[in-house]
This record gives sequence, C-alpha cells and structure tokens, in this order.
Amino acid sequence: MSVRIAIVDDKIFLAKAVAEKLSFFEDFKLKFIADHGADLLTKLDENSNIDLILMDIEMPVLNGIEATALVKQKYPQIKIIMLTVFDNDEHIFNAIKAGADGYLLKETSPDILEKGIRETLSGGAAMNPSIAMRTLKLLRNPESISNLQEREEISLSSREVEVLEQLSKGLSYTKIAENLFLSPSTVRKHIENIYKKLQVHSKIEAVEKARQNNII
Amino acid sequence: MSVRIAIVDDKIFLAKAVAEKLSFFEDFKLKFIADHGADLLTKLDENSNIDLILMDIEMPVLNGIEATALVKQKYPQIKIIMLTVFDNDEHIFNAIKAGADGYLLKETSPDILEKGIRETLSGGAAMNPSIAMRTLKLLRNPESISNLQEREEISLSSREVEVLEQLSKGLSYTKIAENLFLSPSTVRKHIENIYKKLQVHSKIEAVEKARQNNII
DNA sequence: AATAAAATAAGGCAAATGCCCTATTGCTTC
DNA sequence: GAAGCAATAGGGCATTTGCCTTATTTTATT
Repeated sequence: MSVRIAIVDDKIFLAKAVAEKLSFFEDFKLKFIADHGADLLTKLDENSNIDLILMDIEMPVLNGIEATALVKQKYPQIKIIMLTVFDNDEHIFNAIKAGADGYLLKETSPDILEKGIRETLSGGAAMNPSIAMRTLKLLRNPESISNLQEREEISLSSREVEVLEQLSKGLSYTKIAENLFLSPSTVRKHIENIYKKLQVHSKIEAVEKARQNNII
Repeated sequence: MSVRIAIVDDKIFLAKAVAEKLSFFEDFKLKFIADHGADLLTKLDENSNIDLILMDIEMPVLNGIEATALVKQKYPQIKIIMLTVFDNDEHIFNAIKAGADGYLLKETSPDILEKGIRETLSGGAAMNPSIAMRTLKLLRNPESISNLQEREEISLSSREVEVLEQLSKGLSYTKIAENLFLSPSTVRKHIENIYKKLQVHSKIEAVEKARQNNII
C-alpha cells in the first residue's frame, strides 16, 4: 500500500528538498506540490485522493494555518503535518487548534520525517522533542494560551446565544421552543439568523464556531 | 560524559527489564532502583547527583505523579520521564501538570528509550506518538480536562472514531461517505452504532460526548 | 477450521433540518 | 416620524437524519 503525499510550500527550493527526502522511500508517492493554501484547495477539489499533506506555514494568499483548518473541515480524513522553519508558540498552538496532526521542523532528517509520516498515518502525532516540550508547557499553563490568539468580533443577540446554548445540548427546534416559550417558527428563524452571522450551515458547525469564539 | 539514571518501580521484574534496555548504551549509568516514590526521595536526599529518573506511575506509598511533583519541587534540574504501561488521559495530564519531561510506554524499544533520554537531557520532551496525539487533543479541547476523573470507558472502533471526526466538522452522511470511500448506508450504520455506544440520539450529542471524553 | 466481531451495504419511513418566502409588533436611533 | 432592527410567527419544500430490518464480506480470535 502506497502513501499519497502532497507538499504545500511557496519556496520551490524548500519543497524540492522535502520531495528529495520522501524519494528515499518507495511507497511514498508525491502526488503534487501546491504553491500555497488556495492552490492546495483547488487541487484537492479536483482530486482529494491524498493521505497526507506536508504543509508550510508562511505562505502568500492562504497561509498554512488557515489552509489546515479548511482542509480538515472539508476532508477530515487527510492527515496534515506542519513542516516549517519556525517553532514559536503561537504558530504551534494555532496549528494544533486548526487540526494539525503533527509539527516538524524543515531541517528534519529523511529518517525522522518518514517515521513521523508513518506514525501519523497510524493515528499518532508527529512532533519533534522541542515542539513536544512546548505543547507540554502550553498544557501546564492554560493562561498563556489566551494571550496567543485574537478572535474576530461576532455579535449575537442574547436571545440568539440562548438558542445556541440549547442547540449545543442537542435539542430539537420544538424542544427549544418549549424551553424558551417560543413558537418553533421563531426558533427556526433565530437559528437561520445565527447561521448567517456565523456563516455556517448546520447545528454542529454553529456550535463548533461558537465554542471557538467563546460564545458558549 | 555519562548520564546518571535512576529507575523507580515497585515491580522488580519490570524495573530489571528497563535496566536491561539501558545497558546497551555505555554512557548510561544506572545509579539505583527505588521501590516507590518515598524510597526515591530518601535515596535522593542521600545523593541527588542524578540526571534523569525513569518513573513508573502505579506504585504504593507514593505514586509516580506525586513523586514527580515533589522531586521537581526539590530538584528541578532532574529530568523525569514517566514510563508506564497505561496511557489514559488522566495519567498523562496529571504527569504533565506534575512537571514530567516526557511520557513513554514500558513496551518502548531500547532505541526509542535511548533517543527519548538524550532528547530530554537536551531540553526536549520524550513522547511516543499516541501520547503526543492525546496531548494535542487535550490542548484543542480544554473542556475535556475538567472531567478526566469521572470518565466512563467508551470503546469505539477506529472506523467509528474516523466517522465521528467527520461528523464533528458538520459533514453530511453523503460527504462522509465520499471522503472515506464508503457507501452512505455504511456511514449511517456506523453512526447508528456510535449512537448506541455513546447512548445519544443526534450528531451534536455524539460530538459533545466524544469531546468530553477526548475521543476527538 | 470454527466462531465471533467489524465492516460493509441497502431499503423503508417518519421526523427533523436548512432554507426560502411573507408578515406583525415593539424598541431604538437618527 | 421614519428607518432599522430584533423578536415574534407561519407556510412550503427538498434534503437529511434517526431508527428499523436484513444480509454479505472481512478480519480477528480461538
């Protein structure tokens, strides 16, 4: 069984270097190199038959963090390993939040990269030790996390928040209507408005987004 | 430069097995084996000239988590790698909080153990990939940390977890089927089984419960 | 080799959801 | 006092979901 891999990096030279490392292992098939996040999404729309993506962070058009979130949203089965020269906390934490399955540095040897890829495909996380140490520190010290991220302003009315909270418990429109003494139609309307504000199209997405933004 | 190592484990047989693994590397000097946490502290009080401790978790008198916290309090320069047969979230999280520098499983090969020790001594963290993945999930999902104690044991198959991950992104049965190259019927069946195992009746409830249990 | 457990697949059906439309009421804000 | 907005409410409709049944194939486990 071969492993279908994509590389995303705007620095062609660096992408080539990674490809070179992969070439040592015959079951690793490099399917394509994308220039940036947007290019990756286009290519995946044509053919999403990919097992794993090696993703740079600093890229024009759509950076590696945003691209990771979008790919994981649409194709959650595809594993993503961040492959970057930088290892600062903000990048690491944001990559993890976006759903990355691993985080390695570009200077990684072919050997380590290979092990990381195989371990990721079997459900583990690939991390080099210095990054593992940083994640441990983030876990130990949750306050540090709040300073890392700034979030977009989303303004839901208090009624909408109330409905959203009920939604998040898995209640149906009618149950929510009963609980809040509203007509089901009204609840539906509120939910429609919530979806528009959050730019989502289902209960689950709404709840996810609300959680990400500390609304519920 | 040699590396001075201590082993803490009440199961003498297992401690011997670890010692055996260390013996392959000549610069690794096993200074002593302690029976449990209290024994370790006594021995360190006599002589704290130790670089690194390989610590079991389940032990009488003073367990590995408590011992780690105490050792780190008194001798912060000593590195500690947890070496245990169990890898549940509560242990992992508590060990990290206590200040452990790494977390490996007892079945680890001499090779991996050696690398883990060397990496830990140079400031990194030793983790096997499945544990790294668990820490990532804990980081993504801070809520799950609060209810580590009263977790019921839920066993989903890897296929079911895969489906659940896709569900959590808000994808429909058909999209999930496309992504995983399954028939929508199969996806529906998996979801039915997931609901039964989690004792829930909707996507949202399933995702909530899975998050609480650090499954996704 | 035999048995059990997972994974696969399909059909049916009522209920729920997501999205479109319109409409009234009350409260701000300019 | 007009315009805008939030909250309320209802109808319609295609799609999705949740739950039931049945059945074959694969993969462990003994």
